[in-house]
Amino acid sequence: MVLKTYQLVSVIHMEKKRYSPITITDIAQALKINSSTVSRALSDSPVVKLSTKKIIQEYAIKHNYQPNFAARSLQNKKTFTIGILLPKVVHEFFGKVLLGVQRETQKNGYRCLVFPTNDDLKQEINETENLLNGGADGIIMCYKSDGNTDSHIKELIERRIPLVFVDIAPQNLKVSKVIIDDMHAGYMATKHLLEAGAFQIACICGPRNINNLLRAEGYRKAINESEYELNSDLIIFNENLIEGEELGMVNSKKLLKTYPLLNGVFTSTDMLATGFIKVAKKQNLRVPEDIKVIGFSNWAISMLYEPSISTVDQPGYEMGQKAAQLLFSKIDSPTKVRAKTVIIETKVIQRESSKVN
Amino acid sequence: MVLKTYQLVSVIHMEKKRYSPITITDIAQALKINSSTVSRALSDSPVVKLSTKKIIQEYAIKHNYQPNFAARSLQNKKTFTIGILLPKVVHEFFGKVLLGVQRETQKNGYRCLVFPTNDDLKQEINETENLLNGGADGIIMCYKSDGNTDSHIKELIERRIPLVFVDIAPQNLKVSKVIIDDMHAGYMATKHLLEAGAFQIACICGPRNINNLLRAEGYRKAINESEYELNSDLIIFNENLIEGEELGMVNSKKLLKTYPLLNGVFTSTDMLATGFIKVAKKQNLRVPEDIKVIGFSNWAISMLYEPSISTVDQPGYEMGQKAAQLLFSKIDSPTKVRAKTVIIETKVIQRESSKVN
DNA sequence: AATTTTCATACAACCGTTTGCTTATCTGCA
DNA sequence: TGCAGATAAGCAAACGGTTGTATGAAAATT
Repeated sequence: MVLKTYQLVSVIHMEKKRYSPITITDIAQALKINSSTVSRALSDSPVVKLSTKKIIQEYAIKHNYQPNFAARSLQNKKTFTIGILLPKVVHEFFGKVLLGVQRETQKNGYRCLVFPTNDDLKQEINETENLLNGGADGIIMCYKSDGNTDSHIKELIERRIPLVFVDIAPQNLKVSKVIIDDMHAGYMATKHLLEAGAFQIACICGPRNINNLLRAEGYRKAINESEYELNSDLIIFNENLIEGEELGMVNSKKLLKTYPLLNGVFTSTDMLATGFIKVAKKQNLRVPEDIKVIGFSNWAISMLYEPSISTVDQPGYEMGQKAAQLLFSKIDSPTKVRAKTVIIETKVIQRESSKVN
Repeated sequence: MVLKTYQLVSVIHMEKKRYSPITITDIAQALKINSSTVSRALSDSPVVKLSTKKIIQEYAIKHNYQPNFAARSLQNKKTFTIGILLPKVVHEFFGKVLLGVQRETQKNGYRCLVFPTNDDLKQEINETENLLNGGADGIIMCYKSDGNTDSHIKELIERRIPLVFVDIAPQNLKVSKVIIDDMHAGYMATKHLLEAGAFQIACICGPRNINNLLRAEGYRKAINESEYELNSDLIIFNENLIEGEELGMVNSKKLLKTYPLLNGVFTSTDMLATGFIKVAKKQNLRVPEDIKVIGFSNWAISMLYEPSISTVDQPGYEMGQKAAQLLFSKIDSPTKVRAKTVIIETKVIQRESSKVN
């Protein structure tokens, strides 16, 4: 019994020992100065006498004063926090977007909440919504609306919550977005293959989403502008593409069987390019001598693969950075900035897989 | 002049239109009920009569009430936010750690702030410190102390801020951590090569950090236990290894020149393995027939490469998840949980690069 | 010397929620 | 009928920081 009491006391003692940060009120009491003066001194207000300001600031530094985040948020109605929603984080492109956003965010004295949703946006947006209600000053999203989520996004817009889309954006809503010109990128990639000497060129894409459809459209345009004829059978979409997966390879195999004279391939991802090259090699086709390949996104693997793979650089970092800049311009003057679209330049990166023979 | 005034009015009007979320006070006024009762009703307290509770809850739902994050934080001294500091986010392993942490965090009703620091921890920790002062309830870190940062970490510990390390942790401090057994993993990888028939085995590592030193130690142990003799010249560290970089390849080339009979290589990353295989191929060595290779981490590239590369799976997601669980147990009972080390199992994944001839 | 102006600081309300305590109402029991 | 006890709601302070206004003292003006 005695022991138990002793233990209890001990626990209480430990609890009390928990670190409690110094507050403005603490400083005020210690220095016998009103807290309002302390507050103004710490924000370097000109109305506080220089000498007292110094005393206060020195005391604050000495005792490692840090303003309380919550109190500040409550008063200023600003959280100095933004949220970023993206389908994946273990992903070179989205990872770069995240990094770009975070860096820019930090530069502006804000913090960055991540919400990877693995494409299960609907549920995610619900959870997120709560958090964003006074939990963040703005949102960056890497999402297309899929019908289900449209109303959620509309609600965010109606509430005038600063919102910027990256990479993918709902098409039927007026929103700010930072995107690339997928069609132009597809066009340039295909043109690159044509210039490298390929003339029977296939286009292997992931699922039939906006981005891929546009990239394929660019392919179409490039072929149509060339002296060769467009064959729509050479455009293949792989729905339900799973990472490192076989579907693209199966379809690649079929393609090579049907079109043995194929000498160029544009794929909508670098992953698809590696899969295609694997298949081609197994059929004793040499890349780039027999068949030239260009991927998309400039992932690390495209550089490391054998042969190294030509690709279209999709500057995720820059896109994230720009998106954050756009967001902050909205946060700073919420009524002035209208929906704005920023298009980030892509460029073809030539590597071994599309070398001229 | 008249126009200007008009514009100003217009701007003010728009400002006022800004969405302002409904508060407990609003509900209280509308329903002519005291705000304390509203608060209790919304937290489903038993002291509020069922009928009034219903009225309040229905009104709240109808008007889409969401509690103010800052106010709650201020009152409860809890932010329901944790921070994660990691060297990179565009990184398969750290990305997985982040994902694991975030998922677990979300499950617990918390939010997750990211701070990628690109190994510039010192500056980062300063910025972060401010944010964490009432800005988060706990921290997860993927960092070793480097001498400079030791005092910062010590300070966090002294302040009793719940803290868990992942993957890398300061060695001389009592901290909670979730790690793998690097030595055992290196031991298993080397043993795998021995079992596959290799007997002159090299060990190519990244920089001389704890993890790599331990992996090399595991290699040593495996060789020593075997019937073959250990040759320390076969252990190579590559300081200042940059992603997708040449240093590893240069050293690999040297190694193959000095030891042409080499028939096995254990590398401390999958990246180093791809580099080594590239070099080996150029010297007309076949993998795995002439030389067997095993990497480390199980990155996507190890599966996609040609040949696919055997590796040691480093379960980042699981590590992140476990770290978050540990952190929450600390947050929930800050005085009870002592420094705890959790070791996550790794396992060898056999692929083409170490196939038995 | 009397008054105004300037300057520095203090006071107090507020942001939105929570919570201990008080008050008011109603039920049951003597 | 009177009073203890239970029940329900209200009051007010608190969390920490900010900011409009008031107050006091010193400096400048007439």
